[in-house]
Amino acid sequence: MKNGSGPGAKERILVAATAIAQAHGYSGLNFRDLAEVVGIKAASIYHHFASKADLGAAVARRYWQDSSAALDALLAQSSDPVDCLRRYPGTFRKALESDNRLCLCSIMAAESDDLPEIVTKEVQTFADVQVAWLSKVLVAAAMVDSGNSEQRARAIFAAVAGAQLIARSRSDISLFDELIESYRVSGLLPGSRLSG
Amino acid sequence: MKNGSGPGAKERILVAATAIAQAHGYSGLNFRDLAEVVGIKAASIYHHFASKADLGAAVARRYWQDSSAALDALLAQSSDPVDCLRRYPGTFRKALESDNRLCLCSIMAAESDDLPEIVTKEVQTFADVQVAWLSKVLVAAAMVDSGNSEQRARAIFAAVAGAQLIARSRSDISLFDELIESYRVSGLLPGSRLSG
DNA sequence: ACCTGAACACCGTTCAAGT
DNA sequence: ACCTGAACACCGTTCAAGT
Repeated sequence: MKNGSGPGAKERILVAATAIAQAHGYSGLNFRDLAEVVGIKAASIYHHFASKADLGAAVARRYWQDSSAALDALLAQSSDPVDCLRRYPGTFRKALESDNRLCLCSIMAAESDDLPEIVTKEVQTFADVQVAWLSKVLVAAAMVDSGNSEQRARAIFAAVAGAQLIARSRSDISLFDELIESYRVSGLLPGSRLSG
Repeated sequence: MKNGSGPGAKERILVAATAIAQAHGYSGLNFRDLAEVVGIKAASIYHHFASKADLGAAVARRYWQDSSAALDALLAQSSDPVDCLRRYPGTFRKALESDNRLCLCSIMAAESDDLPEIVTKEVQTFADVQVAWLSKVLVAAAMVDSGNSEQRARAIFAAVAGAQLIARSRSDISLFDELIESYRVSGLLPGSRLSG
């Protein structure tokens, strides 16, 4: 940090904007409310980000970078790939735990018709990161033939995102847990008791 | 119809509002653009709907009623429940085929923090209708124990909604087809070749 | 470098007035 | 019954001007 008073305005804008976007989407992210949270005026945000599109892209970029680091940490924490897969849905559960928020990528995916191209690009990178990680771990877990790993990875990613969306619409985390358990029972995810 | 000039203004508002909401969500639905599509002025909409919340609720109500009728038609068309389940994802595919639109319920689910309560209620009814139909057909197909049918129905609904969301964010219908096929391979949906 | 006042365009809503 | 122009309060966004 530059001084003793905590993170700078740019960083605080990024953090606050992420939280707002996860709850209300890109279109629901407005500079007056955001500025108020940060403690500056709306116009001041433009000193740090050239436009709303620029801010949105920065928020989405930071989001996939953080999510990528979290997945790597999961892998470092447990060398067992089946265990990693079992814990994967937990990364989506955390958003629901935090004021019933949605994955930034999911809420922005729903807005894709109204997203600036530079934001869309970062949202797609988020999906790419998730699928690449799942694909790698699925192969390590010997859950699929290596030729099918990416297809299965995409299926898991889409299904977990769907579970989060549905659970959020009911403000019901236990519904998310129930849906994940159903994915395990059906064989999409490795089983919760015996290794898949 | 009242006269020879086609559906009335109220009906045209409902149809146009549904199309806009499926592309841009409830928050992206505005009376000025909507009125222009219908060919009247924004203020005239208030002659047919008391408020935006009222219009949103009417749109969502009509949407689940239509979807319910479509599912019943599917069931009437084919008496084989496994065949019905196989064709279920097609009802979601149709929205993507129509200008890459999303299920109204999914896009509104993503907006759930900002939805008037009377709209939320109708969105949840949509999910209830889908789950009830799937549950009934799963039992008829003997794919699950009757005690688990609703849980499995919810899983299928969430996974298909997720597939639609992800495919739309890439504007890629073939990705939707691929995801559905993966759900079949993994056992979540009945297989595409042999009966499940 | 960092911030802001003031303006602009837009949106949901209302209402008196039209036919 | 059905529609509209005009207005109101409000909000997202921008930029020239401040320190």
